Amino acid sequence: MTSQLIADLEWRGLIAQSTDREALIKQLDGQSTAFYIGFDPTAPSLHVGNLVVLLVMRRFQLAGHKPLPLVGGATGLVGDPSGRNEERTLNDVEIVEQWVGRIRNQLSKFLNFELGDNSAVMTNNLDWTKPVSALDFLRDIGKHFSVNQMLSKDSVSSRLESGGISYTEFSYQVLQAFDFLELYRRHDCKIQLGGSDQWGNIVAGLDLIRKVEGGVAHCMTIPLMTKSDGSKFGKTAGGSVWLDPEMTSPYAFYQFWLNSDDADVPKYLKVFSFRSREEIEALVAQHETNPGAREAHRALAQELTTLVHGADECNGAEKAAKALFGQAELSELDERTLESALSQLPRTTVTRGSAFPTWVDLLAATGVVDSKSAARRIVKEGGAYLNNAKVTTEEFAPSVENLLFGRFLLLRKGKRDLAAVELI
RNA sequence: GGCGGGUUGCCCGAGCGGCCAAUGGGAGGGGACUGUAAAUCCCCCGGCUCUGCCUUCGAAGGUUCAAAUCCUUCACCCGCCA
Repeated sequence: MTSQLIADLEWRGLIAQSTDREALIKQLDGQSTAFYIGFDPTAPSLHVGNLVVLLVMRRFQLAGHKPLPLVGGATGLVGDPSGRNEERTLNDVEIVEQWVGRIRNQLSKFLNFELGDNSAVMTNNLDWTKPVSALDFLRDIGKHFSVNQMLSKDSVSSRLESGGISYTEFSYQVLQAFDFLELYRRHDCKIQLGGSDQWGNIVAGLDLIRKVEGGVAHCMTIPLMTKSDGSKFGKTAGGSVWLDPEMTSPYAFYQFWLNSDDADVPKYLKVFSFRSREEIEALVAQHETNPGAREAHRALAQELTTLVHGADECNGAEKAAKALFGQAELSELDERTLESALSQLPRTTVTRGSAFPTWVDLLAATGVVDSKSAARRIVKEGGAYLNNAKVTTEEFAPSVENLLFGRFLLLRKGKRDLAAVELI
């Protein structure tokens, strides 16, 4: 247990708001404290946005505290109104159940479950929410909530001004408060962490604990990740950057970090890297002197790809990047290197002996473009490359002569969007 | 409950019977510059069997040679009055 935890988090810019700072430090200092963060199953996988909060959880555990990752099997069925100006569509119970399982697995990878007193303990709020009857819930929990206060929460009031809010979503904060209370009772959970949009929900829990148990708990929120150009963090042309390798390949994941804006790299290092302050400051200094070398980008991409996908996958992604972007001449690569590089990319296959699809069809088949129209457009604009050479003829049909090692084609859209075709 | 305004492509927002796949901005994509960065400049931005065809302007019907634009009904939103 280091008393340095809060100071370190502050330096990294990971604290948006918290309950009394001194009290929080006192709680964390010298004693292992149980804390929790909830993740609602709103998709089959967590994404890089969740990673911010998830890694703070890891930092707490590394500092000696006891993480209680919570998967919102119950809250995921209801829907959090925070940060949304429209009512959510409810997902099917079976789907949510399936997502709960997948997210639980993902969370497990970032925490230690065999660490004696501060082992992580996986929790699911469906466990204590499901057995409670509506009547008991209204009498035992609901009675402690003032509708006036509930209405004043940002998440609710903003919705009252825009699209309105259903009773279901309105109740969300009560459910989340109930979670905190239950974890306080079951695991002596004294702290809740969450994204800054969770402040209202978290405070509802603190109040409930005080009213019902007369207990004191603490909380801390983590700023929403932003990008220097104002666009949303964690999105690429292809959509969200997921932690699930089936949804975002390790190669694409590595590329996501490698392509970060220069201006964002120092911030990302502080938020995502587990390197020490000294190491990060050295990297940032290097980055500022010579951003073109992109050493800091590479360090960031490497550390996170390793953390999320493992050293082997990171290695593959790195090697592929080096091979495919390293030099202009693909012919300089040996077959094995090329093959493993291409295996990282989205790909399509062509059966040996059958006619090659046209250039436009081939591009569309790999998925680097959304449609054939888009493929035509990109070819016309001079943004389509075959084996690193620009091809501007729509009707062009690749042939055997174009194959690398008799079986591969490297397709590229723009500067960095690659795909592979394999003859099988 | 009454009166009025609104619902347009990923988002914001024009259009108010033919010249509309629909002005403009943002986001996104390509090119040039550079560093697989940012800024800047140029171009593109519904789909397809692409000199044409198909599907889009809240939903469903209707009027018309012709509708995003007119009429009817329905749904939702936003004001004002009660």
